[in-house]
Amino acid sequence: MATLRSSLHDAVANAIRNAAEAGDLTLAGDVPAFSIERPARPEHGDYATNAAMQLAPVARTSPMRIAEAISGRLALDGIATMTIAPPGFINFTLDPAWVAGQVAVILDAGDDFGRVATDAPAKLNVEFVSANPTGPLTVGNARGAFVGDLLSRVLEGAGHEVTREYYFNDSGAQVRNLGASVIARHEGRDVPEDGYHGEYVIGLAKELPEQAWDEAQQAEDPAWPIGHWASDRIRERIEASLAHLGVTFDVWTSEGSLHSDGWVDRGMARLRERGYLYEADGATWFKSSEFGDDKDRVVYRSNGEPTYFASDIGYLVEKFSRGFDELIYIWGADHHGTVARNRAAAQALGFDPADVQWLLIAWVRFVRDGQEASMSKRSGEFVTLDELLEEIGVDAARWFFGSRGASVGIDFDIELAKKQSNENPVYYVQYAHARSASILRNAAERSIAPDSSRAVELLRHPAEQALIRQLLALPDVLTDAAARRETQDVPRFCYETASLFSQFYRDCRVLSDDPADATISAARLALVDATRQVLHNGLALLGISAPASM
RNA sequence: GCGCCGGUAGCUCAGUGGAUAGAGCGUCGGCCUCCGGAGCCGAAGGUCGCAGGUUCGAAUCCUGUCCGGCGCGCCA
Repeated sequence: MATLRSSLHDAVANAIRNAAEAGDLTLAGDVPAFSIERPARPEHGDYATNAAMQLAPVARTSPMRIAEAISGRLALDGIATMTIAPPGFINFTLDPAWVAGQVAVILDAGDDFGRVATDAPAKLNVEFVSANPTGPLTVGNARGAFVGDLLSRVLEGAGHEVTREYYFNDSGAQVRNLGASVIARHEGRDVPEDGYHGEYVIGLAKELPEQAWDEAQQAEDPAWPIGHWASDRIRERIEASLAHLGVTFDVWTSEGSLHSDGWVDRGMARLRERGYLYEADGATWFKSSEFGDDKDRVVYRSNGEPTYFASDIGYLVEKFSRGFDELIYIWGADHHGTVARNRAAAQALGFDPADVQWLLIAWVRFVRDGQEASMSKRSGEFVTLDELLEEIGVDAARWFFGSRGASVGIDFDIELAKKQSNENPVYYVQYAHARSASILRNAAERSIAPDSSRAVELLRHPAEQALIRQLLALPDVLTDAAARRETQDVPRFCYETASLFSQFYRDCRVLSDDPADATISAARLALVDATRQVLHNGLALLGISAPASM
């Protein structure tokens, strides 16, 4: 489905071409990029373009004259008027009859309204959370979980095929460390200084089956098998916590499998063939500095063991082998130092660096009672994700993280969030949805059915028109959010839709006891239903429930 | 020292080349014979960290600078 804005963009581009062919415009170069936007002020129309200003340098005449030439050649269904405003904006106003007629289009599309059909759907891999299974997910992991999930939903809505992936480390020294901590608790001792001190370790020690314990005693170092056992249990719980947030993954990949399945070896062989590996100080190095990294990086230590970065390289090869067009990594801001070497590796392996993106999620400072809450798994001092959700709820948390840019640091005051959760904008949007559902229920009781067949002539009130124009923007909002890899446009759209619905509700009585109002009631009911649908679709993009009553 | 990300209203944050910079919360003032008041209308509140520059046009791009967070390992 072409979006309203893309149709306008095409129409303007055609008008420019026609004007040039007809001699109204003389272009000394290519047509520059121009935009179609929704102006902030109503007197500037429903949509506006800066095309004339952008063309001025290549057309060598004033933007106002260019705007005249373009608008004289422009024709598009649904546009009622075009006006030209200094210094050269062309403002478009939609035809009210056409607008009213779109209610039926929205209702026909149903759950698919807003979804964008892309000419070339991309196969995308989105890797996120990827917290090591050495302890429960903390509120610190929450942001990445929500951002990754929301982004995945938005990318799917924009017509792409998304694989959600979780990468976890099951072979590092931390696993042994975890095992040693569980053993200490099992034997009633204090955990080692550098071990894991959280309460959950005591729980694991209690759950440890006799059989696993006995088998581990046969091992050269029991901390390894016990560590693996504990790590598996923790991973299962992480999966359950995430499912509770509505976050699920298609693929779980372990670091160990990249080694055992030969991906690390394949990656290294490829780098060696291409001449990007060398030996020094007994270790094997990758020439990442040739691709803009600060310095070269070790891939095999002098003891022969591969580094974590070696796994990253193998993982790049493994991911692309699955046929993805693009890889998106969602990492914490503390990993920004490793982006350069990974980008270098992608390039050295022969992949197009434009096909791999790293989105860095800024830190969340969690504050409780005015003091920063410590978030260390080692010390055992942290707020778990499950605790956070008990306090503020999944919908409010999704809204909170989805409304903010991913690269902006956030102070999150848990007490404040609890206090404010009743005032949270998410409830305002859900309330609008519940109200629309309520009106539809009341109508059904009175045997009034939505009917959009006469909407074109009946839905002309400014509040009705403003609401429909808003509903029509959803596909464009989704397109922008997907292109920017930022989701915060979606909650804002939902809020504005709810606000315009409230104004419509105030100004336009839907249900009436007077039989003479039957046709207008039916038409307005169709608009209520279309609004309910759009709010439902918008909330679905955020993974937030759309209740029929509250 | 070098690198990455930030600095916008009292608070939390949108806005990354367009027209008079926005929202929520908070503050102040109005509005319920009516389909859900978790509402509606209005007001106060901003040198967009600072200084230069580019542009028809800068919160947005460039340079410098100040402040804050994070990172600079043969850890993961």
